[in-house]
Amino acid sequence: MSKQRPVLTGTEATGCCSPLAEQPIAAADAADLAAAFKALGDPTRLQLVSLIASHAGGEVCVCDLTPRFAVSGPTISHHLKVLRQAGLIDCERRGTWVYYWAVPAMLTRLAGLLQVPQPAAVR
Amino acid sequence: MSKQRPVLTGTEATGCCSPLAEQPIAAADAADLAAAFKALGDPTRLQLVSLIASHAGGEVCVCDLTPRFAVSGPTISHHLKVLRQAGLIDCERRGTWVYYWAVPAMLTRLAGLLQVPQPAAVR
DNA sequence: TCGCTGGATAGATGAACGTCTAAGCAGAGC
DNA sequence: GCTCTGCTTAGACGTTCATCTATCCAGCGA
Repeated sequence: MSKQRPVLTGTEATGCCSPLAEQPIAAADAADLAAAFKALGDPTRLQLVSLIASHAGGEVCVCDLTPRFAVSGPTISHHLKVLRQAGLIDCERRGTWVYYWAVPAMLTRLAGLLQVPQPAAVR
Repeated sequence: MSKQRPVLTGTEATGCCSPLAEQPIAAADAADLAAAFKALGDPTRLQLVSLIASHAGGEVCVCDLTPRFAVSGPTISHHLKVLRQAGLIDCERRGTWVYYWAVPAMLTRLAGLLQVPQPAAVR
């Protein structure tokens, strides 16, 4: 759990990596990036990220997340841990409750990677 | 294997889905989209997509792909099948060789999903 | 201090995954 | 028709994953 919650601007790390379709990914980067995509490769986790990122105020209490899914509390906790380890979300404990928020830099990085270059740019 | 190879413009399906951070993903969409992310969640497959999408001419022969990886031919074939079933790539046989190309609509759809809305757009 | 609540961790279990070797199939050329 | 090459499919095997129940830990209030 880091302390500083970033504002959801999406301008921090727009262009760390070139788009997938512009030049091949280096093997070293592939492992790192694939881990992030793998974290998103589960319906429950994808919905979790979406709920967290789209929530008003930019952060959500776990207690608001758990009842929205059919799986058990520990399972949600496990999925949140996977997403956190992938760098997609972060959290902080405040008293009894734990709050999660999205890390826009990581989302933007992945989005930029999948962006297909415009025709004018490639030829 | 479908017959028509689309040009890599990336303008076809810019906005099928709202960004993740704009509104929660519907459970029905989540399964579909998570499958695509899961397909990208393997280093070998991520590099395959990258090599295919960034290749000059927009398509690659399998024979050019296989020697660039440490895994066996059947394994590459398996990964290509997974990517094809996820709708990320498509292929066509031409005589002895099989050619693969990226499906820009799917890449753009995923990119749009991960796009973090600009601050001016949300408030 | 004691009990309650919110959430994380530990361990178990069945399913899915990544990889391999062996075999099959489709074209091309002799 | 036969054989060679390129690629896919089939089946096996060990690992990883998603989920559960049981347990633990942290903070709060009486």
